Amino acid sequence: MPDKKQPTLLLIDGHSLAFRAFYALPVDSFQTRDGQHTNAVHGFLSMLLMLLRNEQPTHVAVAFDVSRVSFRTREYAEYKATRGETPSEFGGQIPILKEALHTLGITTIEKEDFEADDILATLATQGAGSGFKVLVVSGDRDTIQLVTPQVTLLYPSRQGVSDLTTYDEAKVFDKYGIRPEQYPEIAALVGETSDNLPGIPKVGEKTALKWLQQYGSLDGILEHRDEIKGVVGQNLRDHAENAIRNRRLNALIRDVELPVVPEDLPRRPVDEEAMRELFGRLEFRTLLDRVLKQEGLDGSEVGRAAEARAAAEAPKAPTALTLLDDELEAWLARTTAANPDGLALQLETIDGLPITIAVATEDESLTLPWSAGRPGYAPLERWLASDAPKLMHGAKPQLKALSRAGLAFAGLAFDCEIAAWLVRPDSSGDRSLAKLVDRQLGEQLPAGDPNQLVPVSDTELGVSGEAWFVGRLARHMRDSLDERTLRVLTEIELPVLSVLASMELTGVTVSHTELTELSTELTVRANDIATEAFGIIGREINLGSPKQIQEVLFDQLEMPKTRSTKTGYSTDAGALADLQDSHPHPFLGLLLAHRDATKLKQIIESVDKAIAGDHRVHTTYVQTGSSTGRISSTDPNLQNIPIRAEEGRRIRKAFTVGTGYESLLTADYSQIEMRIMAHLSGDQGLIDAFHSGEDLHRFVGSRVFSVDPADVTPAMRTKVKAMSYGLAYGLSAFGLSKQLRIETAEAKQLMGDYFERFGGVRDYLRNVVVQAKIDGYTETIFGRRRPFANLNSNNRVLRDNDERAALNAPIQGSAADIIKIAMVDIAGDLAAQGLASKMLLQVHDELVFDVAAGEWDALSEIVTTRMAGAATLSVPLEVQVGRGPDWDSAAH
DNA sequence: ATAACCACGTA
DNA sequence: CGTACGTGGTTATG
Repeated sequence: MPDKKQPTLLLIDGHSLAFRAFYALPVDSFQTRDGQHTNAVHGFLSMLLMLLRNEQPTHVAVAFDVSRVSFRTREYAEYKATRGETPSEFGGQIPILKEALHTLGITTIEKEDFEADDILATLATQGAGSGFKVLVVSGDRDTIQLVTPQVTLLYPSRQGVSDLTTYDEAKVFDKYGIRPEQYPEIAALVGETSDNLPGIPKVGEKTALKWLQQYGSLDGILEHRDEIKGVVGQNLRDHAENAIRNRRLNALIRDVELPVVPEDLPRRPVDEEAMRELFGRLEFRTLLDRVLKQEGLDGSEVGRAAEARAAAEAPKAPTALTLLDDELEAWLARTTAANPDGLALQLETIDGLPITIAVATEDESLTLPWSAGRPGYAPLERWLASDAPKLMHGAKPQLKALSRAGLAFAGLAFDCEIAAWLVRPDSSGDRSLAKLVDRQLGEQLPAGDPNQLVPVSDTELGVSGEAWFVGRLARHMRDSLDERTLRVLTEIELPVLSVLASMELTGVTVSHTELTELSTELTVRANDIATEAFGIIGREINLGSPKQIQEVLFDQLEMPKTRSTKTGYSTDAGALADLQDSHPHPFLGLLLAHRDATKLKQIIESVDKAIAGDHRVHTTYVQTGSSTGRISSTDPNLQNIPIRAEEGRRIRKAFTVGTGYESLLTADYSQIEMRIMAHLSGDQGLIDAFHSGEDLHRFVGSRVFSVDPADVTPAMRTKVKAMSYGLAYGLSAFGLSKQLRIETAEAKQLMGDYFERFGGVRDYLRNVVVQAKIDGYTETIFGRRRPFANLNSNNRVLRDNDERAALNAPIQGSAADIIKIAMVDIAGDLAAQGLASKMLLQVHDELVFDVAAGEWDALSEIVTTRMAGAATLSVPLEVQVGRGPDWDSAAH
């Protein structure tokens, strides 16, 4: 026996174990937030980790069935034919399981026409032959035949997957009184119900074993079949072909041609990055910790050593140069000429002002500590202001810092963060420089020293090193972008990024006094309402607690249960309105009024807190904040300021024209999404509607209900309006009925009538999904893509969700493209004409401006022309403009 | 302290 | 059982 420890080969039947896990764990408790079932994956991985820890295998493989068809079904069509449909919640988990295994460095194998167990049999035989200790894990009893002194079977108990029974030769003999290779002979005689292989009638394990002991083998038994007495003897003679067929089918194939041999299956290192991403998506927190711990990746010695190795292997950033005056001028001139695609630019900022400015090429990096007015920096200032292309990552805050420092900027040619978002516009993705460098270049940014109290930058690289990475990353990413995405980046996103930066810097004036007055009023009202409500229910509760509200409604007042939520029953506005219908009660109205008042107070509070020293609120626009192409707004969110209720509009009153300006101008697209729908669908009826000059919903209503436009009642108009808007969201008849509070049948009828008249819309929507299923993504008019992963999923919830989002993405996304283009054009005109008016807010289909004295005519002309002309569709884009001293007054 | 959930404001 | 967001409160969990 050689000194070296014997290698252990772990072989697992993926399908059978995952299936066991599926039934062992409650499917409902293992679901991600978006509805992906994960119980089989979780159970399988849990078992796997246990095996890896306990058995310490050196080599691992997991085999899967390709389909339910194999040479066995060709030979005997009824093989496994009685097995029910695989539950749809299970099938979708297999690809995820495979992905998870790959991140864990484990090979998966499958082979057309063979079952997973044949693959196990082949590898087990080969492994045993070349000196491995082999462990086979399978839930199929046929694998008992594989057991030898070198091969052990681990068979899951009935309860689940974590409890495995070890079958070696002794255990097999203990349990069945036979040698492992005899097991299939017993099984052949007895038959296997689950495989739909009938055996010899009336012959069970006992009889089969007795015969086997007596005659030695199945062949022996069959030779002596005439000697066996009684009914079973007769049955044996009558059904011998069953046993022969069963024996043929239950023999596992030990020489399947595979692309690998056991020696090819050593455990590879865990792909921590990919695993974290996947486990995060699957919401496997404890499993993630288990893997990290077990694999020594949790900051332990082993993990740190690996990180250090990775860092050492990565290319090193060049040393930073510091140049001034003529030398700086010359360097910038030379490198700009030598790098027509651009130089990387990265700023270090403190309190929104530049501290260090770094410029990098592929092999050089220049760093200048910034201090205003140093004459030696003039060449850099000129370069920043020039059109010389700049490659950046997260440019917006940096451009703002430059602007604050009084530095002009132009020539933004790439932003890695934006590019990464265009490729994967998920809300969740981490698009930090470190992450992208890791994912795109496969290199690790040296991590900052966590012990350092005030880190110089996020990494120990410093800005100069970061700039160098930004440049390499930008070039790499740009080369990998498809043409249309690159165009969206350079023609829409990068130009609008600068516009957004100025809008944030400008801010919008908000009256603290107005807000305070309103807030005080609302506080009084909320208190009054609460007091009255407490009087009615006879006790004081927290009206902001859905849980306590539920106690009042469903226990104390014994109202009927509403729609159920994860933690109880809904108390949202819709549910309360339903209750008010069926069980009118003063508490309900008071609760709604209280929610109204407190919600408004919240919004006022968040806006008020954000008023800066210049009396203006400077929101942050998150350019990568949506999956459709829209921009989102935070700190505070100025895109959800109330407008519908009269009360809420008072908040808009507090958004006023800025000091030194003459009024506010608001401009919004009317029905832009329906116009895009008309354009994309080419539906002649809808196109006519927009050319008719008639009110859209009146026009559509007249067609749907076959009446004169003049005879469209308000009820009819409401219905078609809801239908029209719902269309772009993938609305169902059920949802429509719910919203309009009409019968499902009537909603169905309405949808039918609608599509009868506007068939082009239906065809278009249908086609969007079909095309997205083929391409894997949708596209806007301007080529913005949004990928979808679950359009072909077996999981209905996931699939339906993606289908609705796919319906909506081209419409919402095209509208986002259009207003962004308009913003860029307007900003261009303002600059070109030297106007002092400022763009302040963007609320998806609306823009708000501070109008400088005497500029109303010029500005409204620019805004109207540019917004209407941002795209040429088969219907006109209509823009409504308003003027007033505050946002509310300006809105009409 | 952090995360999940609910509710609700906008387009 | 209608898309896209952000905020803030409560509650459960660490």
